[in-house]
Amino acid sequence: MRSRRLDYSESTRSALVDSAVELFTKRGYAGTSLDEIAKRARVTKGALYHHFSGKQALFEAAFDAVESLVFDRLEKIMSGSETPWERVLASLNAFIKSCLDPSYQRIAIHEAPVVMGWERWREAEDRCSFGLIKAGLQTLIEAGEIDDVPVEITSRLLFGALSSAATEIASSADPKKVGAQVESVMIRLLDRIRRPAEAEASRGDRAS
Amino acid sequence: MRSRRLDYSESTRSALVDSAVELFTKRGYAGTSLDEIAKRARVTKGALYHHFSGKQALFEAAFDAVESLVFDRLEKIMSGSETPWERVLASLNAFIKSCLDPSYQRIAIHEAPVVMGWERWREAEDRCSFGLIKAGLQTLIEAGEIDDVPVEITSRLLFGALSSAATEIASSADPKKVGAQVESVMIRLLDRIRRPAEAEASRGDRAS
DNA sequence: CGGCGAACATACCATGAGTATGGTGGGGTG
DNA sequence: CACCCCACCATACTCATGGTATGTTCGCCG
Repeated sequence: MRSRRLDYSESTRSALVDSAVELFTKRGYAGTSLDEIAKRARVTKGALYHHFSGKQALFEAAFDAVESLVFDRLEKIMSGSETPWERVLASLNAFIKSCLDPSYQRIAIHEAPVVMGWERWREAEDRCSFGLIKAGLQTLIEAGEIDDVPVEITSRLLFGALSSAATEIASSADPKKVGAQVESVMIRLLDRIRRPAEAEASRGDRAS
Repeated sequence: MRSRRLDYSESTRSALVDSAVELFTKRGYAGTSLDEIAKRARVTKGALYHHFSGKQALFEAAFDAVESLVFDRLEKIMSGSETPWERVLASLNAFIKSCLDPSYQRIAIHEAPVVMGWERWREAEDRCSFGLIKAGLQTLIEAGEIDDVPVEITSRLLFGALSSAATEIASSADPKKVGAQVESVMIRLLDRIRRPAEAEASRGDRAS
């Protein structure tokens, strides 16, 4: 029998995280006070410091929240049953869409490296969206779809490119259009490092 | 006749900027107090607030300082007399080298978007290193060296990829080696979108 | 040479992160 | 069923730091 107290506790905790995600997204880490976060969650700083060791810890909880959303979406796609090439294309599309979420942008992409420190951020990303990109690239290489590029470096380049482009997309006047452009350029780039000689098995999807 | 007072003033101002660059690089923007910066420049906060309107303004001065170093270096290369393709390759190499500078990394690449706000950072970058990358790409397209990709988006992707990779390089155990890998992958990517049919004029530089 | 104002120094205030301590009710124990 | 304990949270502080207001010096100009 789950305790009633635990329900309450869990509820206030998630309320704090939700509040943090919202305010960090709107005003950034430095521009948001703990009192504001607590007030929005209808508690006081005492409750906050009971659940989290400090502002950084709360930020990391908010980071985990927005990151897990993207991760779940991408993981579902990556474990799909299509060909590796299709899976990667679908993931690319999904990742670009995810980057349009203001919370993911500001918290996970922009502020996290600064607030958490680059080292911690890198470790976290290795287990999340970056890890999936790397895995996707690895799959493509193993399937012989693309050239045998260094996985670690190349996925780092891809991730950086996409993250950077994401901001461009989100802050543009016409996100849909710019998003499509980015996807187009990325596909062209990927298609370029694709091995034309091998990979006869997946020839069917070369529409253009 | 230049006034003696102006010399003094200029000297303390640059001392403050130097101090800011050093401390922001080591401990980051949030982790550095104005008293520290002033103390290191052997003045007090009063002098600091006489020259700069606040902490952000001082950061932007530090940003300009580290950015202009990179800009000057790249601009010299870009205005060289080799072929467009060679110029871009040389710039690529120089940019990767520049990214190894801890100050440029932390101040210009990582913290600037957060501290100055992404909008301001973007404007500043348009006039600096990013602007040069865009110009270089534009040159290549106009020279018919590579495909006619959307300049704005593609250079954004390239810049993001390189910035991201820069951190990876700098924090790796063997920066030289990883840097060479990045350069190699980038060249491969660029070479892939290179137009093999046209651009007969610059065929001579295809040594490899 | 008098004093004006730029170039600083000093003293102060306000905000917000973190801490120390007090209180309350759910739930386990005898 | 009574009791009390502790998780859970509130209140009241401290302290560091960005920013401000005011005082002080000294190079230059009339």
